[in-house]
Amino acid sequence: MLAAASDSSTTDLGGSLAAPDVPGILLRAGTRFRVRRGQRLPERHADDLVHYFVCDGSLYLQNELPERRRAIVATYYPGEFCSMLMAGEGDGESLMAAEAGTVVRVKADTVGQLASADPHVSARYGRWMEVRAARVEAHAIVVGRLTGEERVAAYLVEAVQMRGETHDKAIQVDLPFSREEVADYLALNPDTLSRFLTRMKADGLVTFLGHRRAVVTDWRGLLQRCPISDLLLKVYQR
Amino acid sequence: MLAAASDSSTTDLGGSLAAPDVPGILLRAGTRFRVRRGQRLPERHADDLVHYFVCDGSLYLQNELPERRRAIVATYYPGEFCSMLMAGEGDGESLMAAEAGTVVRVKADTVGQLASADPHVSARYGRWMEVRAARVEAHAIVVGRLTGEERVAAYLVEAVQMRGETHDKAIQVDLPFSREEVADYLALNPDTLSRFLTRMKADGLVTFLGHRRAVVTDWRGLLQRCPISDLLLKVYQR
DNA sequence: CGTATGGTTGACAATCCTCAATCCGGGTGG
DNA sequence: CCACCCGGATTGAGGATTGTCAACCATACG
Repeated sequence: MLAAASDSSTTDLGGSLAAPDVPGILLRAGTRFRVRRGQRLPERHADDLVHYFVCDGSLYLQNELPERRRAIVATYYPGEFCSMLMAGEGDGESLMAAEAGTVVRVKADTVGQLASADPHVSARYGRWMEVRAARVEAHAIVVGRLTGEERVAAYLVEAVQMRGETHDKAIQVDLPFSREEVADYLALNPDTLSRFLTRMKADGLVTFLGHRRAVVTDWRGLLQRCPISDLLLKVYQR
Repeated sequence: MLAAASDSSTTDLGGSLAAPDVPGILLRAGTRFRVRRGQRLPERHADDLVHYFVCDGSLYLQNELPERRRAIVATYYPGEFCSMLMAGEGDGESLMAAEAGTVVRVKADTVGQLASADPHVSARYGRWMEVRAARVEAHAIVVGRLTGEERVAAYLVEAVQMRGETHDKAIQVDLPFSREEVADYLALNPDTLSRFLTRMKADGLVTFLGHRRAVVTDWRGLLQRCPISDLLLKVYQR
């Protein structure tokens, strides 16, 4: 989203006019490497706090609580930047790869220096933090105030927005998450999630090709099942 | 939090060394006025998108859903900056005054111009967005993965951190929220919240002086009832 | 001191979770 | 190419937690 166009309804901090290649600047300052599914991305590399830029695949931020509870707080898609800002591994937080992909690791200090040297970088960084905050706010609404089925619909809306491909009248999405991960993202348990999915299959909203490839057969209906779909469409954009 | 010291464990974007009076710069660029309890702060003033700086009292960001559901997503305390970043009033979002106080309204464009002109402002803005994102992440964990009683403990921890006053061995807090607001903040309903509060009173953790003044009589015990108290202590700091 | 708003409490209903059994898909080896 | 196997996914029965609605109580105001 560092790479995305700015939304006209918000402040752009003056940085988006004739902006240089901000992501490129950051990427050249880091090291690229591959990650595999389930890999943990440490918050430090050789004593330095690091940030990660997603090139390919997707990452998520999780928080492990006592009694085998886990919260997945946010998902990061290609073009987006992620880091554990204030919480650390000591608080049970960790950044995980949801699937195989490539990321660029950049030292947090380097990002800070680039930002203070270049107002474009700084503006983009602030802007991305805004998007990130807005997404987590939406996510808090999802897990806090939506019913189980509404949450599942919300997840599918997000997934379609970020990864959907239109194949003649239907939309296909490769879900980056296993059922257990989706459940922890939606603050449901996997069994309950499964029940809602079968109900939605029966209602003709969605089908599956295998376990991870969803086929949305009624996009309109899906949007109607989620009370905050408008908000989600705003904050989740490629 | 624009006014707060930076946390050594995170990036400071190079802006906090010998920083000028960033809040002052922003405050002088806006207009100060009083708000009363329950007042709605519009996202625009004379067609311009605006941000609000909290001088006194507290604000909250709410999202109204169908069927009388409401989510309170974040609370903003004195010294903090708030705005509806990506969502708007059209999405059911609004910024509300939790209690009487004073705020400064600044045009979003002005903030953007100040930020692009002054790297200190920009850095502080980015930094505050980080804090804000981290708080909402913690809040998503609270409403998503904690039990009812754990959520109530989490709220009291936050309130004590931001507004607690130590009065010989006990900590007193003026809660900015009514029971209904606390409930919507914690994604509980008011009746259930009340039950947990009476249970915690019975357990000797907290007492009340009237409806809004809480007296925490067992701080240690309170922290133990909330699985993410360490995280909350980090992200909620005056 | 009386009234109104908001808070508390009880009985019951709905939702979601737990645990166990079963099923299926994706991989491996024959 | 097919049979097998393993891990993840689904399903069912029952229990726990939280929500709903109505009555009652207390606090904050006038």
